[in-house]
Amino acid sequence: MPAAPKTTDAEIVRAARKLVEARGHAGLSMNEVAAAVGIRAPSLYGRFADRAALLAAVELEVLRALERAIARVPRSADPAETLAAQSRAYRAFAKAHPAGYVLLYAADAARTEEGTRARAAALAPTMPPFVALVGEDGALVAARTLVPFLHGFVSMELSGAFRLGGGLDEAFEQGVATILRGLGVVRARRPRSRE
Amino acid sequence: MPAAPKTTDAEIVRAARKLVEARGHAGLSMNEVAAAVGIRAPSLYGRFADRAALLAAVELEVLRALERAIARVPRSADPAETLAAQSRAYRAFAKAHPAGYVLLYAADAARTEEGTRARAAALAPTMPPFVALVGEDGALVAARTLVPFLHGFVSMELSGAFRLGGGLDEAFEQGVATILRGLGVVRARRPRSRE
DNA sequence: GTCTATAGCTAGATAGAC
DNA sequence: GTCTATCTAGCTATAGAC
Repeated sequence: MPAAPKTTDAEIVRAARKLVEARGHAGLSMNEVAAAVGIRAPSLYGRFADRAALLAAVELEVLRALERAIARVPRSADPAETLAAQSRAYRAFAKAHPAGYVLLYAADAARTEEGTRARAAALAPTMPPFVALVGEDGALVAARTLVPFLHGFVSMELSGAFRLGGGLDEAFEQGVATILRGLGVVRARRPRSRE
Repeated sequence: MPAAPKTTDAEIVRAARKLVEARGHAGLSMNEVAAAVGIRAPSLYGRFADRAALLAAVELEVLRALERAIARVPRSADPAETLAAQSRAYRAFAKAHPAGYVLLYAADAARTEEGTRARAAALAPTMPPFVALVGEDGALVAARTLVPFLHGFVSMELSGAFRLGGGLDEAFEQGVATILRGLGVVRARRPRSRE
């Protein structure tokens, strides 16, 4: 009779995510993860191929949490206001889970097919308001502008790179507003002329 | 008579930067740096307090290189075009020195006074065109929008997070243009009314 | 300023028993 | 599925001689 399981994969990933949040993804050790769920490190290798596989699983869980956070945002009648609210939710998530957020964009992050799907799913709720604001044709450009801004802003914020006099909240709001304004101009001046 | 120097601080930093570029800042080891300049690891501690101090010196050198890359951009008569050109130079620098660029925004990066100064100096050449475009009052908002976009875009690009159909070059140009457009609206609609 | 030697630690991963 | 035991490897940093 084989040994009975002392834990589950889900519990391991949950513990690993907690450790990533506490020490950063570079500081995640198999030993600590094992200890956190009451087993020994070698036992982890029966469930996850190696450390990278475990980190990939953590990344997926973070992406799903981000997806929920954005999907939770109530939609306003004004698509620009919806996008602003979703932007705030994005920033709030990054600040609530800084190390997990950093993991999403780590250079050595796993680039699995499932991860790519989860990435797309996380931002999927922003597409309808983008389309409502600038049309099908403009939605891609719009997303390609706002999302990098959001990522850049929160990254700078998390790394302490901002040395701004004013408040960061206000800077964030003004940045989002500036971009939405820039997008609105496209709609106003070029209603449907693609050439 | 004390032992003669086999190398210089500058050469050590240069070698360390090269290693950072090759393996990422997390992979920088004192042993390898020492070997690269023909000495032994313990000798490094006579010149740099510890690994963090050496990394901070590398960070400074990267910032100075970024400063040169942006300062080199010729100014156009149109401030918006100047900003677009500076934006391209920023992105080109990040792509040419990806690991060094990542180091600039690493969560555990040194936050020294000298680093803060170097950070400000690197982006200083963008201020005149910002002022020319949106005035003294609007320049800060403008910088707070464009710079995060630039950082976010290149970060996503470097980490492979983009899963875009179209070309990244075009996406970048459109993003910059969208933001500059958004800023232009501010000037057009509120020429000088601050309240 | 550089060296040898080494302390002291931590890590990821595997073998083989149960 | 989990265990003990262990391998292999790397690292930062210090002590003390020259």
